[in-house]
Amino acid sequence: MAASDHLALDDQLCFALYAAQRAMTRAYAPLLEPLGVTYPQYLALLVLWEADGVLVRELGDRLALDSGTLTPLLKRLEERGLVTRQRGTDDERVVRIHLTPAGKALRQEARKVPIALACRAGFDPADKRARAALAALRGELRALAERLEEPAA
Amino acid sequence: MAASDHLALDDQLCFALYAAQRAMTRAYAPLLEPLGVTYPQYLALLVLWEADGVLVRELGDRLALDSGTLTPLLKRLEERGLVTRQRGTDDERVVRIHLTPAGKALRQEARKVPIALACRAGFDPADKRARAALAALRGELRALAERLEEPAA
DNA sequence: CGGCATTCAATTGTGCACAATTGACTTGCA
DNA sequence: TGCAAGTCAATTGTGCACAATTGAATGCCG
Repeated sequence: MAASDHLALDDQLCFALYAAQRAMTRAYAPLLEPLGVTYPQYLALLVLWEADGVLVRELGDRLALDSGTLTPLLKRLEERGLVTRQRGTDDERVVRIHLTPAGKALRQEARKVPIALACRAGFDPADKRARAALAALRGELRALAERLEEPAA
Repeated sequence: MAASDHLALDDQLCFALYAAQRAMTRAYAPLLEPLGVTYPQYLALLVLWEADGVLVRELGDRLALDSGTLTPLLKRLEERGLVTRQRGTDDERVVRIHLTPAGKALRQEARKVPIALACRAGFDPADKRARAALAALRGELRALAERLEEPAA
């Protein structure tokens, strides 16, 4: 038996990534529960808080999600009264997403979320070295994602 | 407006993790397609190739998945003729998963998958430094996941 | 001007994740 | 011994992800 042909679960970067991502989402859940939004909905709101009035397509570019995921997600945010969805007037193919007053107000509630999570992850936001380590990890993950998406098709 | 209160999408480690994980899964898809299994099914097979005959609970411990996810996943693997599921005889609560000959044989097909993926991610398997960097990243992700799961409940 | 390719969001269908519950089975302890 | 607590896999219901298709709207090119 080929004991070492790189098929050991614990050797897989992919599994470490998979497990860490799910642990992260689970860690966010109790912090987002008071806001009444899910983790992907929270990501969409992060984009909207930076750029209110974006198109569904632009949101999709930013989050690497397609309309198959975003359309129902945005409908749920609309049902909760956090955003509005309206067809473009000049270009009737597009749909523009705007924050409602409630959606804008939710940003204040959300400010404590990243701090609470950093705390839970054992990062001291005041520690310069910890912040640098976090930024380095983030950079490595971004570089990895870019390399994975790039080649061929 | 508080321009810098840590709510910028690109500052979020969580988003880098989320995006990288999905990029990874998408990168695996074309490699797993010839095997006829999905990415989570592949992870379950990695466990089974290491430890044939494990219980559903043990598989769940290993992958951090519950029966709500594993039961249907394993039923699909059973339908494809890769595993069998049978109630324990001594303890009738548990279900034991065994690889079929086809399931065992698939391991040979799978051996090229991690190599192909490493290649796609721009890692040279022969480069000692690249392997060390990969191991370091894996370790950081594991440590992060552990810190996120640990505290309170 | 006409028509063909392209760009959009929406829809359809499959397969995870995960919380919560269910119900069978086992264990431990009074 | 009996029963209460705990352990299992399965089920139910919600919400992503994503491939593939649809159909409307736009842009381009002759």
